[in-house]
Amino acid sequence: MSISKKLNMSDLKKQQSAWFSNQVVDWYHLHGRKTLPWQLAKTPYKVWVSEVMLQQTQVVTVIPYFEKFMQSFPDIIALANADEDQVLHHWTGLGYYARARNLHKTAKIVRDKYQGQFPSTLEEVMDLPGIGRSTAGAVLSLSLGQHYPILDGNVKRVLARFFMVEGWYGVKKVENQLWHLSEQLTPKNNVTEFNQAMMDLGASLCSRSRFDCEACPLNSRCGAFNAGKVKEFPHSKPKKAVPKKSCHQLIIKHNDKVLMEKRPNSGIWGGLFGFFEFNEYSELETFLAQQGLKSDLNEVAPFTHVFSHFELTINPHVLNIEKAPDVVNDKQLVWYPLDQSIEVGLAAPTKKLVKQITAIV
DNA sequence: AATACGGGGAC
DNA sequence: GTCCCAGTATT
Repeated sequence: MSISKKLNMSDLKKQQSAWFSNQVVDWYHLHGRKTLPWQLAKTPYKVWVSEVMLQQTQVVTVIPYFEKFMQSFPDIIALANADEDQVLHHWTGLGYYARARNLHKTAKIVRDKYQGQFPSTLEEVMDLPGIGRSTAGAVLSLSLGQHYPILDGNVKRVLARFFMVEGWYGVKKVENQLWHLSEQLTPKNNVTEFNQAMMDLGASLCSRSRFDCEACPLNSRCGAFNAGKVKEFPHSKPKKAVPKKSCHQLIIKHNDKVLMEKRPNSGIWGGLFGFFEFNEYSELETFLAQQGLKSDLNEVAPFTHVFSHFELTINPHVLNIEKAPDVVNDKQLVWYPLDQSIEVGLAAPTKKLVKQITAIV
């Protein structure tokens, strides 16, 4: 009895799985996206860059960044040979800047260790900086048709709704359940179409708030839909208070240039150029005294920049100086022209301040 | 397992 | 204002 029951269960699972993937693949041929910039003349390089940009950033935001990135770095060798600052420049405004530094690192590894050919086994790909299981699966399945599951935010949402998965998927146990489901459902045939379709479904018909279950190819067997609980899945992240921080930034200005320093790779805005930053105003004053600079400052209105994990109020202070120290050969310091004519990475608030200073002048 | 890491868009 | 998006690395 137990054996036949197991077989039945297994058959049932297979049947359900086949139904699911067929529905999804059929839907892809009718409604899936096939002409995104990284889907035309598809290569592992393009798919990889797009996947990394798409980690935590939505398609519409990514498209212009991707286009410009491909113009400047048409292949992985061009990317590997570029300066890190130039790569970060192309990331300005995208956020999560470690992604750009890891992208550059990986390009150099592929150039030096793999003769410029993107590796094609899951282990090798996952071993590259900035690539985890989902991104590795996406690159290998979307560009080479290899049979690997993916699990990004879109796939998580579709699966959490269809199977009414309880719990927030930031919890390891929940994420493991979702991975297991993705493994079970990913078909051996048409894996490229299936994975692309799952992401498209999650981004369109099965989006967080603007879902359209009537048009969904999975609605007849979707748990959340049939229970009238689509809004409740996936369960949302538990709330917690956002810490508030503040800092003072010193903008040293000489004619039409401002002095910036390269920030350390660890921490916020790693590897980007920015103004001198201090936790306390007294530290800024000490710095001015040490440098023999006058404390004849022009104040700029403070403003708050919001992150997902804290709020930062920036108090900018402008110091106009007449004689500029020469920092041409200093890798950590740069006189940044207000016309933004050099290619280094800037954080969004830094860019905003540059524009503001330019307008005042 | 928990935390760090951006920025923007939808509502 | 609140929520959360095509995740990964570090601790």
